[in-house]
Amino acid sequence: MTDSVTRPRARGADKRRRLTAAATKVLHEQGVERTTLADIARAADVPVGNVYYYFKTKDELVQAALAEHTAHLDELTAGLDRLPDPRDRLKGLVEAWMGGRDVAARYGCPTGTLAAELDKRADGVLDVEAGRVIRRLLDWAERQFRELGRPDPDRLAVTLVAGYQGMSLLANALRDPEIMTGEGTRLIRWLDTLPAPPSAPRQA
Amino acid sequence: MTDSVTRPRARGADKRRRLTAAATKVLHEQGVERTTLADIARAADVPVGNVYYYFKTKDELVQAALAEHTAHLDELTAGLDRLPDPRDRLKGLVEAWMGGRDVAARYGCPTGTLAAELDKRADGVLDVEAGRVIRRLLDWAERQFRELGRPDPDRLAVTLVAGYQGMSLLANALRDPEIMTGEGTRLIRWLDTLPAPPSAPRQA
Amino acid sequence: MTDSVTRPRARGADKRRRLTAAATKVLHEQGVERTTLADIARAADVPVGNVYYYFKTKDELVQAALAEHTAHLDELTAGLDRLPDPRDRLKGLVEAWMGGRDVAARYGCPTGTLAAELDKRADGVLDVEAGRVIRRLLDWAERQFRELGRPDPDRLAVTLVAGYQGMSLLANALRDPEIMTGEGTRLIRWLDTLPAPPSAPRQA
Amino acid sequence: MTDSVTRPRARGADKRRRLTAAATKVLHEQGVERTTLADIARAADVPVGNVYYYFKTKDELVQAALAEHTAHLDELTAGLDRLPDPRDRLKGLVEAWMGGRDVAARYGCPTGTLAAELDKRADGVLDVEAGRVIRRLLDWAERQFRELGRPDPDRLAVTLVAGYQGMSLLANALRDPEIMTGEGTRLIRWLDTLPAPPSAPRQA
DNA sequence: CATGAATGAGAATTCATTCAT
DNA sequence: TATGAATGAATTCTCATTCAT
Repeated sequence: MTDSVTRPRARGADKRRRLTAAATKVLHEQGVERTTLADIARAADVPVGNVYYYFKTKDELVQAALAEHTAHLDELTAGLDRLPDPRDRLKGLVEAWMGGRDVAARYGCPTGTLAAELDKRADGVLDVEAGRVIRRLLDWAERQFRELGRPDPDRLAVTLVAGYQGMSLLANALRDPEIMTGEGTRLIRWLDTLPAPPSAPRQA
Repeated sequence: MTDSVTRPRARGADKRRRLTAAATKVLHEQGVERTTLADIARAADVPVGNVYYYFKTKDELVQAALAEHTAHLDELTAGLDRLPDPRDRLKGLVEAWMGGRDVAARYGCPTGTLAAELDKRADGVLDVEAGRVIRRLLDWAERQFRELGRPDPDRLAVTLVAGYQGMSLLANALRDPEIMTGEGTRLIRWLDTLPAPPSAPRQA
Repeated sequence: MTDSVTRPRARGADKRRRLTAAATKVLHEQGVERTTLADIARAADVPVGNVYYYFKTKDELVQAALAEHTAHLDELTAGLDRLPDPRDRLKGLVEAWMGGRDVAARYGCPTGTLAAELDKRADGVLDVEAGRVIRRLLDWAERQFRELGRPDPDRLAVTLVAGYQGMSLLANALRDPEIMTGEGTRLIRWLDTLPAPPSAPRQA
Repeated sequence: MTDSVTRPRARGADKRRRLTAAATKVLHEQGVERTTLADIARAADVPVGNVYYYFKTKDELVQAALAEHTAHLDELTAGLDRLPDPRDRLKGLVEAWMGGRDVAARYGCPTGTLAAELDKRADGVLDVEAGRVIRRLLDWAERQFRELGRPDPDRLAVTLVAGYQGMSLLANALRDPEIMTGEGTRLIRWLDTLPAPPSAPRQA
């Protein structure tokens, strides 16, 4: 009974989800400019004309993809946050990056390449949005370094994330996943090396 | 005086150079896909129809831009090669990167963003070309590290260049040139820290 | 009444048909190379941009015109096939050709001129397709000659069709429809002259 | 001595000849519309910009090709005219056609395809010119048939030439040189069969 | 909401023709 | 004359967005 009422709405939400997922994937693989709405519609198995009931413009789909990346990031960090040691959390992050080496070698870091492409735009709307996703990652990393008792957590966070972005770009440009492995290992070693002050109890 | 003789040929070569320079600049600022031939023609002050006398396709202009980046790189490394100490050469490279912080913060690393965008293409032609430019930088850096007597020069080269690409991307995404300064400083410190074996005479 | 239901789909199919018809006509009159998509769109009263909804490339429109010629041919031969005597069928074909004398004198044989133009292309795609249409006519004629009991039906079919193509080209080049009449009459006389063996019953 | 004076002019005449020859060949192979001036210039090994000193427009080059075809035809018929028997002359013509079977199978009859293409034009200038070349061939054939004492020489000439055009087109469309051989043989047999009245002395 | 169809504003590319030297 | 270099009008094709049903 309630089905007949909620079904259509549920269907709609499902389509929206499928479109978002398709956009995230296709935009990452082909880039924003080379991706047509038809590409996304096809990947989501939604008729082109119907897309506009969920996303009024192409940019809204890009935004949805950015939101998806944020959600992925949150999910990842939420999982890591369950680890008691901030150092282990950071190492877990690097390991997650290394796990995505093949995709990175083929298409680069999803967020990074998206940000790079959007930053070419004259209007500063979506590029700011892309910056926010990266900032979110930086903030999380910074919290971990701070918890570790490092005096310059923001700087270290930049170093860590820049390392990820750099290795992804190189792996992509050279089409070599091993770069992800090599640099990832280096980052983990680096994290291991970082001295932690005697008593830096975890802050809630 | 002799100009009046070489003028016609010089004119043509000049236009080609202007087009190449314009392409390099505009493609960096707007990205490949968002740049129209008209954009490049306008920037070079050349009628659109005339562009095709020099470059048969848009892709050839992209290729010319890649060649330009290679040339810039060669010029830079040639200058650095005059320094006697390989460590100083590497530090000089990082300083050059830091010198370009404002451009990087606005548009990213010219080569890196180009490579990232081209890597989204299905056909592997120009993206391979872009990879070559980055490889060239890696090779140069590797030579310096080897000359420094380091046991793993290729790995170190990757770390250095990845550091550059990462800091450029972050600086660009966050629109913050200071990231270039901060990370650049870190890289220089890192280079200073690298132990050099007792006697590693420069190899011609 | 039911129209109101099928309208949307019918509309699309209708446009496609209009475009095909327009393409067939205009391509015949102006030739493939001299015909622009705008010409066809105008003749079909369809906005240019919309043409691509139905035909992805200009070549697909040419192909549609070829298919149209095939359909016309099939229609014609289907009608002739109702005649009991294969000789009458062949004569009916020639008469149909003569009936088109004015168009032939102005623009040549639609299929023949199309084939001639397409054969100039380096890539062998559409020209093969054009050859198929002519082959189809040859095959039909061959069947009639065989049914007539002639020992060399394929040779005779070539002679007949070559006669048609030749007279069309001459009529066109000299802008003289009378050539169609004169040569057509000769072909009919020739068909009448052909001896038929005593008992050559029609084969289903 | 006179060389230095006549050389430039001779050179010019030579270039004109080369351009005409190149135009004849390339226009036959690629068709008028698909042939660019650059194509012809390249084939003639003449700089593009220089073409215009010899031919003010592309159409003039087409006209030159038509004139070339006329010249070829005249040369051919002049040779045949040395034969005492008009029937042999006609048979010689057919044999010449058969000799060109491979070219015909690939590109069609040079004059015929040119005429067919030019006839698609709205303006009636070059197409009339093309008609003239064919008319010239018809006239020559007609003279032979008349000399043979046939009562309807014009009709027979049309049949002969139409036979040639038809077999060329079929050979071309089906890419089969054997059609030229088969139909050529038929034409020769046909010419042999034509009864000649008792006393038809050759007319100067 | 759903959907096929429409629309029009570009974009890349081609090429005959002209020009400056 | 000779020639590389313009030039601009045309042409094919793409696509985000909108519309009618």
